[in-house]
Amino acid sequence: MTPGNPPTRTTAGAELEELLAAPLGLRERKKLKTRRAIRAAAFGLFSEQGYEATTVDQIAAAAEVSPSTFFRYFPTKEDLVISDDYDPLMEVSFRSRPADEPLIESVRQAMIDPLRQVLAAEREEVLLRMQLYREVPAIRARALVEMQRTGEMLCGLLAERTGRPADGLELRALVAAILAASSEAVQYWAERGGRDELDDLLDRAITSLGGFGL
Amino acid sequence: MTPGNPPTRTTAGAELEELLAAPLGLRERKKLKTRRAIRAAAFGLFSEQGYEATTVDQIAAAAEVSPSTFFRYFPTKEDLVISDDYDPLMEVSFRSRPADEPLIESVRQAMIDPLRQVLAAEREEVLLRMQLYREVPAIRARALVEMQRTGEMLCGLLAERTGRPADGLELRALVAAILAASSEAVQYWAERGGRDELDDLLDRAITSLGGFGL
DNA sequence: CTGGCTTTTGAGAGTTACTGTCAGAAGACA
DNA sequence: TGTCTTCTGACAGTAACTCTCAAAAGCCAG
Repeated sequence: MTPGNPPTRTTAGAELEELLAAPLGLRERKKLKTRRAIRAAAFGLFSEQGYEATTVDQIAAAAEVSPSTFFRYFPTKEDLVISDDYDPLMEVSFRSRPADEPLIESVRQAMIDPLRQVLAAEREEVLLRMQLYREVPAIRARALVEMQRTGEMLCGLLAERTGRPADGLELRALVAAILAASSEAVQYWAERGGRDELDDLLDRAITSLGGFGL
Repeated sequence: MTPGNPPTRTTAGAELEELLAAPLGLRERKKLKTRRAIRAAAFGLFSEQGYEATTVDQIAAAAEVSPSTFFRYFPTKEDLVISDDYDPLMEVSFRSRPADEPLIESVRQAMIDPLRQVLAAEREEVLLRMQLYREVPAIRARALVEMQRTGEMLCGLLAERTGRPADGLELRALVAAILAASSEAVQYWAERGGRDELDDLLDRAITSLGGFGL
């Protein structure tokens, strides 16, 4: 599909390419630019008129590309908001933890680590995305499905480390629960405008699983 | 924006009407019949050709109503699969639990109670729905959003009983986690063809939250 | 720097899930 | 039976995709 140039990479959600500043061909650079142009145009329109009131045609026009091109870069309008490469970062982070660390600590770090990175770089955008998540059902729906995918990956990682079966009920339930609780923490954080320390919120959320208050 | 159903009854997922066998007028009986006809036609087509390959027009034709009428009964194609009145049943069940029962036990029972009812009455349909849930992203997405709504309700109930704030992080995280774990249990059950005891699976799923295996 | 090769783009036509409107059919009720 | 309300179907419209195809543009010899 993409055998042409020397350093071809995944075209999917790869925006950290620019950081590498590798000798990308003109073509690749242009694609990156187009991708960013579309995203920028879209978020601009979203905050002006709202997500649902903004049509793909409008976005395409604002980004000065054709509607067809829009769909080549983002398979759906939702992907515009959803797509990120959090999962691979999380995997890397998890694998980098010492094998004898308490499992929950590894997971917690694996989640918070890339989160901190992303937050440092694009805090405002994250807040905006979370706002869309809160307000737009379609976005929420897609994000939740993505979270399930993340869950499957996490199950794989934990299975590897604990030796338990990745599709065993216990592991699946545990992972789903942690993700759900963490997601609440992030949401809570965003709802309050990002004023709290995400670290603490995550801690509180995860801790509350154990103690049932009874 | 159609969560409200002010004066008239919920037209959404109200199928237990028939159980009441109340002296419904001809009109109401007809509506019920139409509703069931559409659902039946739809599920028939779904299992023949799959969900996505089945168009609303086909369903309408098979049910012998106009497409307009279809959308009057089900606001979206997904609602056909999703809509149920599990939440109110759950609420009733929870409120019927003794106030001094351990909280987690009340929640567990509140979840499993209506589940058993539904399962006894329409086990096959539940399995079919779960299959769609597994296979069709759009369905999964919608179901997850509904689960969040359920979560909000549960938060309200728990807040009432414990005196904690319903929108506090701890409560929200806990509820989200329990629901996520339970959902995994139900999925697991469905994946294995409903051969296991759902009770046991739910127990295992919820229990696994506490023990982290560490 | 030129010409052939590959990838990207835009144009256009088609499908499907919806939404809104309106006139006519059909229960409800006096 | 006649009026009043609700339900239904036909129709027109929108928006998110999907597919196809030819032209444009980056790429890579020679």
